Amino acid sequence: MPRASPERRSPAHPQGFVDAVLAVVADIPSGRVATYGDVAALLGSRGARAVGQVMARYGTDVAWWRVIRAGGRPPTGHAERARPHYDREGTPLRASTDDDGYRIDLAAARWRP
DNA sequence: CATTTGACTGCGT
DNA sequence: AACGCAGCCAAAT
Repeated sequence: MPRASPERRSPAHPQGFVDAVLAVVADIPSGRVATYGDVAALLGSRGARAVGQVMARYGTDVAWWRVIRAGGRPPTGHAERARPHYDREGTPLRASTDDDGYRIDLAAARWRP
């Protein structure tokens, strides 16, 4: 066989990375969240940033607020827009003195497929 | 085809 | 705790 080991990447979807990301996001239940890294991992990738890139460009039609940062903080530059969604979905939040004003309780809200 | 970009992450200082 | 830095990945230019 050609290559003897580099199974670092497992592109489940050769060119459908975008669709794959959107599909995963669509699977996150209301009131729950997943980190960018989580979404990437579900696709067999470690590209948390790549996921963020997809969300920025194609995430407008999905529940983008359910994809957050590893620290339990909402998407950069979207804390204010995301908040009402969490409130409406009953997502576990925690008070914070950060600029975002709040922080998601990742331990309680993290979605696990 | 090479470089840049970014809604990221973890570790060190 | 705040800040910087290097590593990573796919899409866009």
